[in-house]
Amino acid sequence: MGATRTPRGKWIDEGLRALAEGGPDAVRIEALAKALGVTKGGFYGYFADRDALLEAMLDTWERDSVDAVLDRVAYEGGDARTQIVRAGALTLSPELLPIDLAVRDWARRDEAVAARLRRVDGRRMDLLREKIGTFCSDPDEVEARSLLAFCLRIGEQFLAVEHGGRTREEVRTLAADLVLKRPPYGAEGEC
Amino acid sequence: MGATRTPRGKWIDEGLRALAEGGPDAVRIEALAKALGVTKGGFYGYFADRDALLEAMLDTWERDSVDAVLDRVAYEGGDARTQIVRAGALTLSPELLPIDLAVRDWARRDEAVAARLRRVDGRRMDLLREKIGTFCSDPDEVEARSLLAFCLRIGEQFLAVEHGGRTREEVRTLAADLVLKRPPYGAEGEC
DNA sequence: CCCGGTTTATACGGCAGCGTATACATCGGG
DNA sequence: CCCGATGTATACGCTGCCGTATAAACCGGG
Repeated sequence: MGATRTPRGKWIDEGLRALAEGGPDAVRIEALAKALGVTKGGFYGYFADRDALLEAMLDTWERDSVDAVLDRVAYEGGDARTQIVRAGALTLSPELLPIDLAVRDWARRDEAVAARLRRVDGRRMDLLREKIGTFCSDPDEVEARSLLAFCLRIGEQFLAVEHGGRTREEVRTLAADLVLKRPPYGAEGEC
Repeated sequence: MGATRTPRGKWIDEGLRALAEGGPDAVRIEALAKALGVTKGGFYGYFADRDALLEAMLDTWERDSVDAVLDRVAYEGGDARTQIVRAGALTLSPELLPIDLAVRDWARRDEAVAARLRRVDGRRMDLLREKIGTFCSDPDEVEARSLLAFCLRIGEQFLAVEHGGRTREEVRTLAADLVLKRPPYGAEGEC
């Protein structure tokens, strides 16, 4: 057998890096090759074309950012709020976050990507519903709080907002408390 | 004077349409020309180059989606929650929404666009702080609720989530109530 | 009705990326 | 140690786009 100098996985990793940095249009085979210190000569042995690489990148991303995260959260345990916060931190880790954001934007323009994101987000949302359901009984409110929690973590990434003396993390923590702890509907006693 | 068959504004409008549909990389001069039923011949009479068009597009967007919206909200009046909801509806109108989302993604990769988005989002956030401040006195909580309200409206656009029997709008309304309704004097009594 | 400025069509050279073809390098097994 | 499979370099044609140059078409005012 010959030597595998640049295995398939390297192309995928470098592709995800380019996707995170510049969006799907930045995933250019010749640019990846240059970044890998190689020419594109070997690329077409692993992938039929550029689209096949994009597909493989999404497969890898889905495994890393959902399967691995949900497994680990379930394994580590903790109370409902702890697991929610931990899932958020793992999903939006420094390496995974920019890929996630790039995929979200991409999904707005590509139905196949959108379908995949629906599967991914659906599983994340199910975790939120389950955990929030442990301390909130009204199904409508569970749904609303789950949406709020998800929107808070994703939306803040797309906002260009400053908070005076406070840091974003401080404000996010305050907001998360509103969503996950204090019942704004105190009198109705729904929570 | 000669005839203005394709005035400057047409290039900008078509550019914004392309931006909304395919992101900044999709704003290609020759493609815009074809969409306008014209060649690029006249383009360089209005703009030095592609970057000058992008700049002009952002100017137009900022005027339409902030100045015009804030003026109209102030003019039409109503109570705090009405004005918040109305500002959201005007800002995220069918024509403006996709541009807004495209700019947000663009800003992640271009510091000049990010600076502009900071200006834009800052003014929107100021409206939220002011209106929420009319029924919520704790400054930390005003900030947290403002962030939640903003994140809800932007974040939901990037989420691929379904809600069982409910529509997104129903769930969003429930969530908005959690964020904007003043909790009665309950245990924490912060509002 | 013709003139002059404005707008547009067309053609050009340049660059970057895709996918293919072909020859070379490299390594493990017989 | 040589063979063959695997991976790589290089070169090619093609397409799409940029920005420039030049000439033609257009229209309103004199």
